[in-house]
Amino acid sequence: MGLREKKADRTRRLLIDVAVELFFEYGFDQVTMEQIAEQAEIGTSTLYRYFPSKDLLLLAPLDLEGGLAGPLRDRPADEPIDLALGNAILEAARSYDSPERSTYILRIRDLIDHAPGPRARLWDTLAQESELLAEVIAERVGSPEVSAELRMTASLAMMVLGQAADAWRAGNQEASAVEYTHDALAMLASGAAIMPRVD
Amino acid sequence: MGLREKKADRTRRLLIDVAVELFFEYGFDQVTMEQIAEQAEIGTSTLYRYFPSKDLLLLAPLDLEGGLAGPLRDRPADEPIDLALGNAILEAARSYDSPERSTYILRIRDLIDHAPGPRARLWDTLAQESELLAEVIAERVGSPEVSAELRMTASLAMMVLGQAADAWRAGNQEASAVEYTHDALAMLASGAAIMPRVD
DNA sequence: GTCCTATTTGGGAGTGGCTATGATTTGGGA
DNA sequence: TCCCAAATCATAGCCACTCCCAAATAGGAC
Repeated sequence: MGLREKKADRTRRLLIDVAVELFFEYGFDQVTMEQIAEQAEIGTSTLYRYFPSKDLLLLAPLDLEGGLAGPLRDRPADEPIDLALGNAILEAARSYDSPERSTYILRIRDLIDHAPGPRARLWDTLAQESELLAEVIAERVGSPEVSAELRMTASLAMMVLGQAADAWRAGNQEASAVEYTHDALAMLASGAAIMPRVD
Repeated sequence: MGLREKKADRTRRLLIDVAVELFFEYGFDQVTMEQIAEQAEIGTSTLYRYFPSKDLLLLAPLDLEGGLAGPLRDRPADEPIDLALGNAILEAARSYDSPERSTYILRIRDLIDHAPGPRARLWDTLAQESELLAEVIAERVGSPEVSAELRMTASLAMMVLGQAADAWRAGNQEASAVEYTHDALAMLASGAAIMPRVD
């Protein structure tokens, strides 16, 4: 990694920090892109080079890219796919375990929930993640194409993680995110969640 | 329903028609709100009274409100909840059955897919629908509160419908939307879709 | 029919997200 | 040390969206 990339990375992180700080202080809508640029001491156009939209500036700290696909890739190759998926989901939840990180994430999710733009963008990003996950699953089970079944599997996994996160947030973090995720997985396996069916 | 509401309804439909026609002709980005207002012969501010955002103008024709919650409410009260849900999902899919309506919807979904704003807004709307569905389910099973299990059930149902719609679109409508939906439900019941689990 | 009033409509000004362009600077390799 | 490619930045401009206030309009009271 050359010097150029290193500097770009540092600038990127700085921009996120500055932006989030301002968002926390004044609220998402009340902060303009110009203010962020000024605070970070760069030009407004440059800010847009790093983040093509204000929404992404609020989503960036969540670090969603490969959130599930990555952990799945890291599972041992001989693990059955359903277990690998379950463990990947738990692993993804583990990244919220540290207290500082989790309060940080929660504050950001709060901002996102109250701003229609970023909130909508979040779903969109997760949908892309689901597609990526489906591809990784296909690769793992040796399927040449991403079938409807695999897409549903990926979607199911994303849903479990999302529901666990919601329950964790709603429960005021009485238990850890991992425990809520464990519960959500159990819910699916035990049939506690009703499955739609036809006769 | 008074005269005032009737006129408002007519205006609303007119606006959607005019907007969609322009979107089809020139593409979502290439059409300004001013053009739509002008074409519909109303003021721009008035247009914003009817549709608070351009995105919603493209989502409106999909008529998503209560898409699943409504059909579920219409199921007989003595039907077991899982069957009621499955049938509600099929019923929702049935609204795409007529050839004219389905091609119309498909063209709109195409536009949505290529415009980041409306696409993101769509997910957000579906998330709200999921929450609404969870409430209807809770009411039906006599649960005083919307539990995590019910939320997951609702989310599951929304997912099945969404996956079915995707498969239908990807399959170039060789079969009807209802058949694809039936397949998606079967996938879930038969275990063809892999379920994440832990040991 | 004719006021009267609440609601709807519409215009105009302004904000801010975002894009396009082109000039200037900067940093890394030869 | 020079050169070229990439990064930075200012400027101008578009358009979605908001605010505010004046004008029109429709429905009810008499």
